[in-house]
Amino acid sequence: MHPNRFEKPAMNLKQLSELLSLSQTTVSRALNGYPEVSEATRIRIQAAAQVHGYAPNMRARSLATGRTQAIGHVIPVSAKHEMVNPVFADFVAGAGEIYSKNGHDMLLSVVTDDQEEAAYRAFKAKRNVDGIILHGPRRGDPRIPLLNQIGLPFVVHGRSSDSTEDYAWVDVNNTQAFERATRFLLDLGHRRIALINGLAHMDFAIRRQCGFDAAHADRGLTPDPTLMLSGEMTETYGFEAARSLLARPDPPTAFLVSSMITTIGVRRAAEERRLTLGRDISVITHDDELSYFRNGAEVALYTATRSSVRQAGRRAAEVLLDIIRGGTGPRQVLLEAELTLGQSTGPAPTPVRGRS
Amino acid sequence: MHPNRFEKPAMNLKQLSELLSLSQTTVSRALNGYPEVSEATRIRIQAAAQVHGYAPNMRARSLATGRTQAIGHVIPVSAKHEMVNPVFADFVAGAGEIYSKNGHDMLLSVVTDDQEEAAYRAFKAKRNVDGIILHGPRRGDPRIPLLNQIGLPFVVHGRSSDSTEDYAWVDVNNTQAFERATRFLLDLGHRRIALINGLAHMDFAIRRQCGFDAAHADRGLTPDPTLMLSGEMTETYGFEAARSLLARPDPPTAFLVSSMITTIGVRRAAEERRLTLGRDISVITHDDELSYFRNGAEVALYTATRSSVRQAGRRAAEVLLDIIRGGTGPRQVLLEAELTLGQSTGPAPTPVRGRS
DNA sequence: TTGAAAGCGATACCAC
DNA sequence: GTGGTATCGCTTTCAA
Repeated sequence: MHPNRFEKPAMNLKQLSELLSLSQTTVSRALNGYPEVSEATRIRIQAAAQVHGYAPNMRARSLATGRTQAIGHVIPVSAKHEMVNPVFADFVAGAGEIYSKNGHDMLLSVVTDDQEEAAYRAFKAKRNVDGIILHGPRRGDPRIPLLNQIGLPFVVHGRSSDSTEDYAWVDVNNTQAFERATRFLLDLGHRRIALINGLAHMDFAIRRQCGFDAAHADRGLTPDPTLMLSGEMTETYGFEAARSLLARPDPPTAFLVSSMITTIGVRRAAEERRLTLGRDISVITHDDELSYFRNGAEVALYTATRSSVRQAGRRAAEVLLDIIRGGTGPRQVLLEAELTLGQSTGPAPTPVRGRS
Repeated sequence: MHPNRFEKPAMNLKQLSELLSLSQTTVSRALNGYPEVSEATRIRIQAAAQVHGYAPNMRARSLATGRTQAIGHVIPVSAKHEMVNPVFADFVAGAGEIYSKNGHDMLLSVVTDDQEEAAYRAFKAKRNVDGIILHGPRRGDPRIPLLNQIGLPFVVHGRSSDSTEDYAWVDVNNTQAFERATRFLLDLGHRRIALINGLAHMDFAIRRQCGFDAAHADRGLTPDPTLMLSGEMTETYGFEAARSLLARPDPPTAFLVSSMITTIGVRRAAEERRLTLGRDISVITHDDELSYFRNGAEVALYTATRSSVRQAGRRAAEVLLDIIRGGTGPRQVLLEAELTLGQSTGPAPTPVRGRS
């Protein structure tokens, strides 16, 4: 049994007001910064609140005001792999910062993807959030019209290609980032670049693919479709994808990978073939926290996640709070991806064969 | 402006009861499964609730009952590095599963470590959670007596060495896991094993250190203290730690690393020296999702995180809900770490020098 | 500038 | 079995 389970409950407005021989009204007004209370009583009240550790009961307040002062995040986990997208942690951390600053709570709802719709409806019906952040949008994502219909303010982390809906979003420029990364590899002389991407219906994967294609088109090249793979971004997937590609008679000379976790698997597959990164093979990864260069910049790291995802979280939270307050700020925010690439000073890579 | 901001609000108990020409009392009772309502009216009421999409307003309910049906998680982010511990995502996912099943909400509070105490007090004062999960316990963690004093039920994810408090916890057996991993490397013939560990005051790091020491002691060996490093588990840290160790005249022949992210840096340092993993050097990492073997098991992966952290999250949530309900289940749970190690069939490694 | 009183939307006690 | 009503702790008119 917990030792202090039945500790005296925290003080409430009535008790505080009686203590001060004032009405609840006055105390409430003083604490909420209403102008019509005299400065003298205000500081007296604030001091008393401080001393007795008074804080308003949020449930009661939100019942009275109709606002909940809380934002909901629905975190979808793949029913198959029980996988949590690792960017959530950083995004949520960024958003959480903003919520804290503005006195909002963050509600997380972890659901398998088949129960997501129910989760949104529940948020609405139970009335415990003022707004929602939508994670992991897909092509023509049905959740967007659903949320518009439900009538709960929301902001999408990412966008949804092919959607005709009007909605607020915060996204990083995936297309441009992957276009630049691809161009960098092309400049190094690579002609067989593998793209290991997220699931094909995920919007971010679609946009990264676009950038990949655009860079090739820009050079009058057509990427080999058999070098472009999509899957759930696990280490295992990266290992198996890279392994099969490296086993081909015409293996790629470079990899562009959509996730740091997956990159670990790709590297492992390269190691298995005794390929030395930066000499025999180049790997560029998304979602990393630092950049480094080796051998005249043959290996570069595309830096995006940790800080920029966090930044996206902050911006999304700001946009949502503004919407809830009926503000007039921007509703669509495109963040440039942080991108650090080395100069192509090294010699052009030569295709290598795996040496079994 | 959001198109549906002023959508009609969801139905409430009063409306539903009027619709059915019944009292609010009866409707409430029927929906909450009280026995004294006739089966006929119960199904009529349930059907109506279903049709009209009625769900109780949680704020009102919790005001009336005194229970909030919500659990708070305080996520500390390092003020210095703005780092989110990557295990949170998986832990929170596991806990979230259990909360959903039990109709509880999860409240996340993201705070820099200097504001943690305030966050706990706020949870108590604002009365918006029934209980708390404490993350990232340290040696003699002051938050544990604080929470006991505050009087909010809580469960610690991990333990706190040197704490004399009585508290509930769910932990994985870090000591045993690292003892076994170390013994595995010793069996392979390694005598200079580096330990790259988390910050020295973190409880998990202390226990892993113990296991490392115990395995050595078991063989009558004493680990070289200069091979044991502690720091915040970033990739950069792993890179720099491994780099400096490999630059020594007597470099380690194996690494035992406390985090997958950090391992990426260690591998990078090994690559820089043109060391081939599993041939020139062995690396065992914590926090990974799969195990693999190379060259007669010289490289093994210590599998722990993704699934076992998630499992810890589930268990912790169960323990906490039980405490809140005044149940009599276990209050301390020690989970065995999932651990897969290869047999040491390969030849004993020979110490290598970094070249260049 | 301050206070009394009416909600907000549920639960739960007490009659019938 | 069913219904009236006080209650939870706050905000917010409306009066004074």
